[in-house]
Amino acid sequence: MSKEKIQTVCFWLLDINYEMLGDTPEIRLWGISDKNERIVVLDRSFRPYFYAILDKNSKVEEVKERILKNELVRRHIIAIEFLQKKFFGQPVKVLKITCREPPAIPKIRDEVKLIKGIEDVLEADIRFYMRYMIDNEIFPCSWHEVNARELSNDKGWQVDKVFLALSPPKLKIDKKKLPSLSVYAFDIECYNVHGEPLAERDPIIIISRVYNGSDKVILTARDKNDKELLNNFVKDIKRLDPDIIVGYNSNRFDWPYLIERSKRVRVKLEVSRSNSTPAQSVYGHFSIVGRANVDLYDFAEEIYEVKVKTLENVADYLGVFSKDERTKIEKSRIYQYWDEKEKREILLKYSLEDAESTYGIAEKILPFAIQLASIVGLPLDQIGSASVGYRVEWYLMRQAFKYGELIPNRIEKAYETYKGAIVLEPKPGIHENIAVLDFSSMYPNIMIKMNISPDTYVPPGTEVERSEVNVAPEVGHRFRKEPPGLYKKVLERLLDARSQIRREMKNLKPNSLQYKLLNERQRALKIIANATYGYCGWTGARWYKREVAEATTAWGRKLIRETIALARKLGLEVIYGDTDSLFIHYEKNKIEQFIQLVEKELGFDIKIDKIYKRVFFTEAKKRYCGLMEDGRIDVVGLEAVRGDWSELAKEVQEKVIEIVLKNAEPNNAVKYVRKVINELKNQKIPLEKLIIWKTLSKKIEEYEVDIAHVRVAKMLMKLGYKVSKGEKIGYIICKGGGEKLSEKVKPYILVKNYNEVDTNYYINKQIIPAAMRVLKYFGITEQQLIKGEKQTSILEFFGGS
DNA sequence: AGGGGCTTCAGTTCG
DNA sequence: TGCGAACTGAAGCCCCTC
Repeated sequence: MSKEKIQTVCFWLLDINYEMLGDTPEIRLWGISDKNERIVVLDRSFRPYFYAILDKNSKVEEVKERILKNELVRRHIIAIEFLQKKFFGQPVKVLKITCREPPAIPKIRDEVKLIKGIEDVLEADIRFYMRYMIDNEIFPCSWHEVNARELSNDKGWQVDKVFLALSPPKLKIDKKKLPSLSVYAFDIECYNVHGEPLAERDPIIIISRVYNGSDKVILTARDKNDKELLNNFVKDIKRLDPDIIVGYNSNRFDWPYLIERSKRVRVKLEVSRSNSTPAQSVYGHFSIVGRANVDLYDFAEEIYEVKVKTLENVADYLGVFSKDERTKIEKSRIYQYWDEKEKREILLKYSLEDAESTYGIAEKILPFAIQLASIVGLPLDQIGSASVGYRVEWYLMRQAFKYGELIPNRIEKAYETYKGAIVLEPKPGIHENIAVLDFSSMYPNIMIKMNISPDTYVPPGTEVERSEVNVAPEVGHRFRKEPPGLYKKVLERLLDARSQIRREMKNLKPNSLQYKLLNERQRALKIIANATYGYCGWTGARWYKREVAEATTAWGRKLIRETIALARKLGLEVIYGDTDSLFIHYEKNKIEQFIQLVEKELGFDIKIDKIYKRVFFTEAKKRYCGLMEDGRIDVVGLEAVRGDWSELAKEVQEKVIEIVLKNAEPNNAVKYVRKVINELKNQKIPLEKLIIWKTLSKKIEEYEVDIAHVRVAKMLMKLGYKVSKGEKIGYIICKGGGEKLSEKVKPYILVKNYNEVDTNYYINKQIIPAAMRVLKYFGITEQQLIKGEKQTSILEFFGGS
């Protein structure tokens, strides 16, 4: 029974997929209506297509005939349409070939590609639902309006209403408020008596979940039987019907594990809104139809301040769940807590805290993820797992469609290096009252101003009037001034949208919901704009052109050089600079004059980013620290902010920096370092602070040299732990072993006794270098740090001890 | 054999 | 599965001296 009434439905798009309905593809738009109903809008009007570029001399009708002569192709084709398009800015003749069903596209493309008169096929590798969204300008996490007829929900989908679209939905650009979204955060614990849990062998014992913040439940297995647990999990999700499901590392661990367990114990993991099970999809994520399955780990990876990205560390950093308040259980002993009745309560608490942390992280991250998805145009469940390059690319593809530009194929090109930015030699030591000035969005603005783009590039040999092109310094690449290129149009759009939002924000209260929403949006816009330069120099990019990246950095170098020259002209001393920033002695009037001069002479905006009361440079580039007016300290590049130094060394350096910058009393720093060395000798420093973390950045077999963390990884593997590429390995340097450092390492989890620790290593290779990095500029010697407080008599100095 | 000096490998950060 | 510039420690190698 179908209800005939035609209505206008307004909905926020949460998820999209398609299914074949006989030989008709049906697009399904899952969303939330403005009446807060969960709905699905079906569109059966769209068909897949791709383009075939015609050779210069080929005749349209002849090529068409040749295409239709192919039996297989003819059976699948609905229409062939001749069109004029642009490819890299040049007019091209193409055939738009529309087919019946998406799965047939790869076959048809391969056949058509071989036909005489056809140079290449384009846009045949765009997934069907993405094609649909691009062509109809439909955006995830955005509001749309559609004329539709309500259908009966005869497939039993978990929605309030089912609609059939009478025409594609239209984006409602002015409606920005978010619908009320329900969020389900979960975490699983597995029985791990054999070490690393294996889904083929070890049951899931606990699933904890937090729904919309306050609703918390711990589901448990019956001893080691998880069939009922899995059934309860499915029931729980179905009952609550969340819009968004979040986990931490859930795409790599929880979902594959849940899927395998369900298969083993014969439970249907029907957690979607269409009664289907989670399926692995693009970028390795698991898709749950009708909902958004978001793995927060993907976003945590982008928080570079957190070096070891465990759930606890990320929750702690985001202020969601303090590390000190967490229930602590050694991962490898989880099974013991399960088996021993009196300990089980602790494990349940621990597990729920994981779910609570996950929920808390979701609250911090989802607002940004939602804005990113709505700008880039990738569905919410994919945006996190898509790399920076792909995010930029999807945005570009959307824009290219709007401008009638064909989307280039993805072709892996040979890697070529090119020159990057300039970094100035710093003047070592302490400087007082320093302003840091920087160009805002320097590369995007250069690309806009010079119209740098693959489609405006003029290759050598092409004759063009000098007045019609911008010529890059040093490298000589030429770019047409007109018409505006793809990068220019895209970047202008991003930067304009961002300024507009920032203007709107000025009229809002900073703690209002709307303000926060807009703030996340402007952040997302900035990130995409700033990533565009990196994208254009990436050999995997569809719009890769080395000359584009090379010209951009060349103009960047010229700009910063000319800016330095202007500063000197005004008598300002430049202390340091990196890429788009300059450190200059702060003289209010002169700096204001300078900012105006740069704007007038060079046509770029430069602004004061911060003012340091005091700043300290070593002779190394990219390494300094500074004290701001409000007492905060910035540490840049030094050991204290690096993830591959022990916490002990980092703390020492941090403190030394503080003493030196705030009190300018290096002798106090010396006393402090001596104190720490003594504490270490007396085994007073917690072992955790001695752990050194390094990323296993390749497969173990691929390493050419014997190196500490690889050796540790091998030890862990012998103990039954799974160690994979990309993982952080934590180890402690111990006594004994051989001469080489790599022969003295132990996985930190195995170090129980302080007597094992090679304290000399931590003194000589961690504490002292970290402290000396700063202190040597104040005439302090290593000896002063090592020797006890009372001595340094000449006698002892020569006599040795 | 052992140490100095240099290069290479590897990891990490800056902008 | 965004870029190049830059730094640093440890391993590995060559060469010299003994």
